[in-house]
Amino acid sequence: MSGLRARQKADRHRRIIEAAAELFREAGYEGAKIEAIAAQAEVSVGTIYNYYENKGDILGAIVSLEVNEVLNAGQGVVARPPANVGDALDTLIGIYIEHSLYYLSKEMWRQAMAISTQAPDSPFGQAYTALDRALTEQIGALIVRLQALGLVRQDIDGAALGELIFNNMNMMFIEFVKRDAARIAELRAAVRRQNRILVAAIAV
Amino acid sequence: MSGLRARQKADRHRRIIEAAAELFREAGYEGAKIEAIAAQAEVSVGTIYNYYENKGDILGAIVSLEVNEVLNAGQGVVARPPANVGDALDTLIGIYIEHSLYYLSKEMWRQAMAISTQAPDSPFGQAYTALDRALTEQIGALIVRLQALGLVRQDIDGAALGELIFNNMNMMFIEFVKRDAARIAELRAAVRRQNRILVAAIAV
DNA sequence: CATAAAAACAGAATTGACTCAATTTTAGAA
DNA sequence: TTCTAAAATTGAGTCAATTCTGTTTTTATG
Repeated sequence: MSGLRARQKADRHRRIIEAAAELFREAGYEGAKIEAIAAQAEVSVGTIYNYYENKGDILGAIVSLEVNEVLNAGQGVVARPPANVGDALDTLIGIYIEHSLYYLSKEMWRQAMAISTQAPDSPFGQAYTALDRALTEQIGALIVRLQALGLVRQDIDGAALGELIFNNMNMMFIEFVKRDAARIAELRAAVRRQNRILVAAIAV
Repeated sequence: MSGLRARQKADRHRRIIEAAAELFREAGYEGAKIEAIAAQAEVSVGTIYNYYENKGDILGAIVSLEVNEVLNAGQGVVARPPANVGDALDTLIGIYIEHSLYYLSKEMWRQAMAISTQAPDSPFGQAYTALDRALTEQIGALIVRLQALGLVRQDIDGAALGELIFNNMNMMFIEFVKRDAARIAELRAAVRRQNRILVAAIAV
């Protein structure tokens, strides 16, 4: 049987996440008190801690939703990349960046990133590292795809290049979420400018 | 007059930093309670908060000491770089990395980085961003120096390249401090491998 | 050298994340 | 249906960072 218990569990998970997402957005991460999340989700404080190790893990669950969507969207670009190295990179990175503020505010990103460095061994910390790795590998996969298409030189170390591009983009994204005034368009332009050096070096 | 007040102030600042540095190392950032730092520094809890906005700012003061030393050491390399692009980069980055764990444990770095993303507008958050920028500019300055020496192509965008190299190194460093098992030698080797792509692209 | 204003100090009170022992609910065996 | 063990829930209690308010020390002034 599907089980009453299992259904209630899934339902409570959902209610907690929804309540938290709403309050995080409205009041900010610190402003959203656990008691308030519990009240909104109609569970007790203790129950929240039965589902999530700590407040950060709740945010982590929301971040994972976001990044997984982005990874899915990225697949399409890797499968059928634009026939030009610069555009291909820009398209993939564009997806990452444009999607980033859909569920999460900058403040939520800041907290999420902070927690993932602060507690790298927590469930969320590990999940976050895994998501970063997945993004890195997706960029690497794009490079390899472009090599297969004869658009990128064969002697390029695809994995190393993927890391380089992801790391740079990610640091730029961190700086982006740190400044509330920073605009997505500027971020994309800056990353494009940096990648231009690489594109010149690796294009056939 | 130099003033009793000013002298006492400097002295208390020093005592707080010394006490905190010792306890952070011994007990870790979270393990070092403010009350314990206050006791060790022979001031009251309230006084600590008169000197620093919060616990993170105390750590911030220690991190600033560290990074400023590194920047100083880096100056020498920029002034007289090895006569080979790869070695020049490796030497500068080597200084950054090798020095990094001299005053600060990995755990302290994790906390410091976390705080700087979490609260980018706090005194320490801003200071940390400024330090990152200084490091970025130092790498940029090295590139420009190498261009002047005729070792790097003139048409390279030195600033963009400096950002790219710093951002990549910094992300690698973040991952390095997140894993206690990670070794300095591996970190340096990985960064070297990534930079190799760039070096091939920019060397004359 | 007395004194008032300003600055700094102390530590008790507050706040909010997280824990834990007691209670309630569910599953499934008899 | 009834009962029991396991699982889940609850909310009052703990702990530590931060705030607040009254007191003490320093400085500057007459």
